[in-house]
Formats: sequence, structure tokens, C-alpha cells
Amino acid sequence: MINPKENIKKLLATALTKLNLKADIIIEYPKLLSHGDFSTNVAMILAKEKKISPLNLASSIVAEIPADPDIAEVTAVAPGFINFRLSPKFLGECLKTILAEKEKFGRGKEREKIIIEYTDPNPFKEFHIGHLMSNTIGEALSRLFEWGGNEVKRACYQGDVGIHVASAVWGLQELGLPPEGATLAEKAQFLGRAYALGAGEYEKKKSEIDLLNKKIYEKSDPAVNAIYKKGREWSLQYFDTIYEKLGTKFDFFFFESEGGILGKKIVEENIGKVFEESEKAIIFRGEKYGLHTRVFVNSFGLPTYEAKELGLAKIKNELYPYDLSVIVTGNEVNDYFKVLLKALRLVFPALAEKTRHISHGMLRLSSGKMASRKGKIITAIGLLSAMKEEVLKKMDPARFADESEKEKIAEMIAVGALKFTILKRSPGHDIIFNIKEALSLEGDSGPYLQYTATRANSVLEKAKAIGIEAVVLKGESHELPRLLCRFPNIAAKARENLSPQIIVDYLLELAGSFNNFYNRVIIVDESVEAPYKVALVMAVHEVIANGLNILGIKVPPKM
RNA sequence: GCUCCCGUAGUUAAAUGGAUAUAACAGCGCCCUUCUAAGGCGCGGUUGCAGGUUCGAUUCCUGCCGGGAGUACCA
Repeated sequence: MINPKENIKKLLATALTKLNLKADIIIEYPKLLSHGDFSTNVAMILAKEKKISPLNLASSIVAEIPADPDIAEVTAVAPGFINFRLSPKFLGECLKTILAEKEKFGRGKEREKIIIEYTDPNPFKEFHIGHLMSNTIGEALSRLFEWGGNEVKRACYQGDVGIHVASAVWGLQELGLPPEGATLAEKAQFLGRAYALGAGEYEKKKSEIDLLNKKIYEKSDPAVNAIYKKGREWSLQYFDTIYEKLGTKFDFFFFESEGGILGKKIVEENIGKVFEESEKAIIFRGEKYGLHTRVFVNSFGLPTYEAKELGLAKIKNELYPYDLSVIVTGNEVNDYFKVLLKALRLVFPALAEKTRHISHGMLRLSSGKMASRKGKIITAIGLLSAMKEEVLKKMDPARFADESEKEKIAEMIAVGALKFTILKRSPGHDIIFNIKEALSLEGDSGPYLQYTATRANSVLEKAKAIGIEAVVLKGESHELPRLLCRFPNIAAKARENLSPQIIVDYLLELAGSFNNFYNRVIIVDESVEAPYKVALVMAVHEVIANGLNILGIKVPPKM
């Protein structure tokens, strides 16, 4: 199948050459499907330069566009758009392609090596809904890159040393260890309480906790080491159970304790060149570059996050020589990431060139910023089980073989609903998290898309039972095939913009169109149209499944 | 104080400088003897305010108002 977008670009270029015109051709989707399948504003751009009527120029260009079997109609419309309509022949071929390529339909042919760091929870602290955001976005981006044909390595960077850990260990010293026989989840919860206690007292007990921090780095106090080792182990084991639920498998786990040693060395080697000493600390003067000053090694001689990240960049590249390194974090660290990237650019220019920082918005509750140091947090697992409960209420037990199948599907739906809530926003903006709304499984939601897919699935099962096979008898320019054929270009666009939200928007439009069709038309019937209608449904099911796969959302067989 | 981000329907959000600003939720009214009603159909905007650039501004620029984040040893 020829990429229609590229084809149209070529046709336009031919026409422009004939008219002795030159321009960057941008092809976009018209706002309304009724306008056509593709459109360009190239005539309006050129008309501005030449100071002639855009609509007249558009008409002249249209007159020079060669006939093409894939294009049914080209029109010039006010104020100067040129609209293209795909031919039924092309749409028919496209449907055939979907049915032939199935779960590979829409994949790209890129060949980059990409490492993407995300989630980054801190041992000793709760895995909260903020980590869920990072995980969901990072996982979706990973899949998006993979969908493009790239080789992707997933990395998780965990802060196993630092003031937050010292605070938690201090809290454990106060509270004692959790009771024998506590479950992993209970232990994790206990650690969360210990951290909240330590963080809350930090102002008052600063010197104590700072000292503890130093001891943990140096592993100099056996009693502290023992507490630290246990807590770290519980946290990491607990995180593993969460990743399994979320469907993430990391290739690399990095720890601050590793990046710190190398990072500190790099910083020290560059004193005088990039960094300077000030008040017993080693700092980077960001003001020279319109940024602000940040401490890379503190006055205790311990590396801060900035130095650790510097070391990590090098470690990552040695382990896996990448073409692109993506780091996903919350946007509250945007400013210091700018400082960090500037410092990286001065120390390792080649690495900085290949590094991109992507931030997601902050997760906010109606009561304000979610602050784990105040203990006012919603854990990922807590939210997930609340959602699972809502899902179970809606499920009809008669549809499922047994409780375990029902449970399994309920979890797929709960995870899907959560991921969707995060991914439907365009990246970088804050999300006001309304628990009630997140629990709602109607309207634009993950379950809506999953439901649409299962609906399509049961139509297909019915057709199979009766013995109707999917056949693309013809092509037609109705909404559904036109939307379906957009998928490869939509996936490419989402990748270019690093924006899974583009996939979400598209899937909602496709699902809406299918559900409308489903309500209007009886698909499996005795008519001669039936094989074609079944083919359409099959293509819808395939494309929704492929799209949800990119988002990291599973498609339940029924619900 | 300074730097960055944001302000769109009652609410939450869409919209590479383009066509009639797009959805969902909440509200009202319809549609299950049909393949799953977690569905479908119908009914609403001074895009915070004031200027500017442009054939064209939610989008770019300036000022103001309002919200958030960062601003040297946390991340």
C-alpha cells in the first residue's frame, strides 16, 4: 500500500513545478471528514508571497495535479485550501492490507537505538499516582518508538540514597520495623509511614538526618546498614509486583548510588572548566547561560541529583550506545533539567546532543499538590483497587466462566481506565485528578475503547458461527474505511510529536464512528453485503487493538 | 523580586497560524423482540482583560489580572 500522504505530496510537487512554484508542502487532515481526506494550505502560503488571490492560485494548482488512481477528487475551496479525497479503490485496497497485516498494520521502518528512562520511583517511598503517570507515559512512548521499528531499552532510575532515604531510615529508627509476617504490601505501606514521619520532622531534626544520609552513603554504621538493606529490598520487591500489573518490563535498573560515584568524579575533574567551588560545595553557575546556579556536589562532598544524572548519562551510553536517550520526569524539575543539560553539553557534548527531556504535568488533587512528605498521598495500588471494585460492580457474572476470569478482566479494565485518563491529555500539562471522574467508566475512557473492541469481537464471533467470512468485495468512501486507513500516518505523527494523546484522539473518533455504525446497521445478516461488513468490523477490531497496544492498554476478549 | 508553565461551555479537556473552536462529564428528551445500553441520536461558547503582527490568532508579540512551579547544598 502506498502512503497516501506521501503520494499527495508528490502530486502537489509535480503541479507546483509545472507552475514554476516552490514551497514546503504540508499535508494535514481537514477539520471535518466532509472536507476530504487530506488538505494543504500551500496555495495560501504562496499567494501571500506572490500577492495574488489564494483561491485562484489553488484552482490553478488543482488544474495541474496529475490524475491518480488513489485519488478520487481534488478541489480548491475558499479561502484557498486544496482538498483531496481518496478513491474507493484505494480504500478497498487499504482494508485488504489491514486484514492481511493484522497486528503489524501501521508499523514503521525506523532503525534507531533508543533508551528511555521513566517511572523512577524512590525506594522507601510510596509508589504513588505520580509514578503511575511517568510509567504510563514512558511505557506508551516506548511502545510508540517500537511501533516505529526502533530498538527500545526501558530504564528505571531509582533514588536509593539521598535525604529522602535518610528521612525514611530515621523514621524506621523511631517506629521500629514492621511486625513479623507482614505482607509485602504492608511492609511497603509501613515504609511510606516511616518516610512521612522523617520528612515531617526534617526541619527540626536536620542535623540528625543529614548525618544519617552520610552514614548511608559511606555504609559506615552496621545498624543503619541493616535497616537500610531491609527497607531497600522490600521496596524493590514491591515495585516489581506493580510493574507486572502495569505491563512494564525494564531492561535496566539504575541506582543513584551508582551514578553518584561516577558523577562526582566527572564534576571534580571539571572544576575550573565547567564547575566551580563555592561555600564548600561544587556548583554550576547557570547565570552565564540565562539559567540559575545549582549545586552538583554538596558541602558534605556528596553528589546531588544533578551530578548523579551526569554520571548516569555516561553509564547508559556505555551499556547501550544509543541514538536517542529520553528521560521522562515530572515538569516540576524542568528548570533544573535545563541546567543539567547545559552542564552535560559542556562536559559531554555528543551525549547532550542525543538526550531529550520530556516532562509530564503534575498530578494534582482538588486539595492541592499531592505531597508525599505530608503523607497525603494516593498510592497507585490503592487507586487501582478502587477502580477494580467499580469495574466489578458493572460486570455481568453470567458472561464469565469463573471468578478468576472475571477478576483478570476487571484488572485489565481498571489498568486500562487509569492509563487512558493519563494519556488522553496532551503531554506536559498538569492533570487535575478527580477520583470520581477517574472511576467513571463512561464516555471518553479506556473502558469505552475496550468495550468497542469487545463489541466488534462478538460480532466477529457471531459471523464465524454462521460461517460468514470477511471479504473486501469493494471499496467505498464511507467514514469508517477512511478513518481506518489513517492509522499508519496517525502513529507516525504521534511518534514525531512524542504524543500518545494523538493516538487516543484518533481511537476515540474511530470508536465513535464504529459505534454509530453498529447502532444503525445489522452487520451479520443474510445480505450479500454481509462479508464486506464483517471485513469492516474485523479491520476496526484490528486497528483499535493495535492502537491500544501502543498505549499499553490490553484488549479483553469480553467484558 | 526574578525565571518558566498555564488561563477555552457549569466541569475536565482538544485544536503543526487556517475552514462553522472539537469532545467528554454533569442537565433535559428520545432509542434495547436486533451482533454486549460500559452504547447510539438530539439540545449550549465575547477562547481571562486590553492592545499589536497577519489575508487569517485559542495559537505569535507587549502590558495587565488570576493560578501553579522553580529560584545553592531534596528530587
